[in-house]
Amino acid sequence: MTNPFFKYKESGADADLRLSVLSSSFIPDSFPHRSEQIDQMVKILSSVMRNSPPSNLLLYGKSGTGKTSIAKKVSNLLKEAFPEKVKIIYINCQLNDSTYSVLVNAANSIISNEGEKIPLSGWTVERIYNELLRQIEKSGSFIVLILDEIDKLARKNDGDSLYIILKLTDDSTSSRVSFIGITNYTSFLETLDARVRSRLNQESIVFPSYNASQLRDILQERLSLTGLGNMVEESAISLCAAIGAREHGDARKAIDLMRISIEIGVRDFMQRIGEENVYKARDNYEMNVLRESINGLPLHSKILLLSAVVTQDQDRDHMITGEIYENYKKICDELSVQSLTSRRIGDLLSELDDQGLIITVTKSLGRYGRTRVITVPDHDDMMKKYLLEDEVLSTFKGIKIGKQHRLKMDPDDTRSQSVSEEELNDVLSSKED
DNA sequence: ACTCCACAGGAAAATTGGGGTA
DNA sequence: TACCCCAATTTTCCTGTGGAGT
Repeated sequence: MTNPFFKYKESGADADLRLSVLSSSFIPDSFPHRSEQIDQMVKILSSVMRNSPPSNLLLYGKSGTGKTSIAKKVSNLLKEAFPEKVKIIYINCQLNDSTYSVLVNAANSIISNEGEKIPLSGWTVERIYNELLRQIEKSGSFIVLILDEIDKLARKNDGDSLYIILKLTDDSTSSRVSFIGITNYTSFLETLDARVRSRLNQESIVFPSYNASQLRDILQERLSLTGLGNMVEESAISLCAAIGAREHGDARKAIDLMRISIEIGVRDFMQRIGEENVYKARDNYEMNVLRESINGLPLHSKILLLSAVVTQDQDRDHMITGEIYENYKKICDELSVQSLTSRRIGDLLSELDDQGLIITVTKSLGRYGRTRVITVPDHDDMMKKYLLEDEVLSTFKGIKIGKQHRLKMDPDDTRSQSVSEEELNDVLSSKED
């Protein structure tokens, strides 16, 4: 028999390589519709030429507007121009959301000798701070510290974390440390206290959302880099752009969709990529997002979400905190996992809500107390499937839902517990911002 | 007008677990 | 090894609350 993989080898491997241009980690050389922001950034950072440290800088804009890519690109160019003079440190504050881990990561990226690296726990914050300071002085370079998703850090400890880190500028004797903060939230500054705000907001650059035609330009430019441009129909590009534009002008999403569309097409040996590929890609994309966010959940959040899913399947009228908690405990029993307290579960429910995995609406049920009414968005059982992929949850067989509460209401009653579609849409649209 | 449910969510204490020091 | 320091997580304790029922 002829090797069935050969046809994939011919058509696929090469395309995969070229598609890396469409991956989210790829940083292109040019950024259409962003020359203004780049110029501004270059101007501010160029002060190192005059041996004076750049002002601190804050980049605003929704996700997929190019903040991170451009910050990385411009700072790399700076380093390229002044390799001896400049050190760039990039830290994602979503992954490193404490004073401690930011300082450790910053220090460790300056320390070149493996053996001298600071352990990920154990030291006092003060000690790391001083060590970082020492390393900065020792290096003699300008340090540009990029804090991506800086809002995640600001929420910690009343903003003390950020205050301590920003103090590096003052405490380094030659004051050679500058910060570039990146955030999705325009109102971010208002949430900070004055001492942090004035330090951070010396300069700011706004990254407006892209519109559909700008997204089309971006897609076309990227496609030309892949060399696959002539394969993709104009209408497919427009559709990707339109979907990205609807999603607050998100270039990342538009580019991801383009990539997945092509991947799907290549896999099916299609010569042309059309709109139908994009629609498939969109479904695929959304399922992947769901799967990844579920995979990344801590164990108890997974069990809690499973409890919500199972409860909704069997007993739509009792989707309130107390009921979900009772069923959560049953599942914990079945899985031989020690359950958490209801207080903690309350916080986990809020987190799941923030991540969009469930929708909660705080409601007062009068005599029956004040609680959150919970809805699991419909994903055709995909949520349950992804949850059961977890090693611990995979042994889950099912639980009997017992009615704990006396909340059953008249189904005609508009005050019934289950959230109507209309209410759901209200909540969803109000959360979009 | 008043009561009282079933929580929400703030504050602080307790626990856990990594690492340092003697 | 025993003991200390620290951050993160979780529990304990608590006060607050919207509105159906009385």
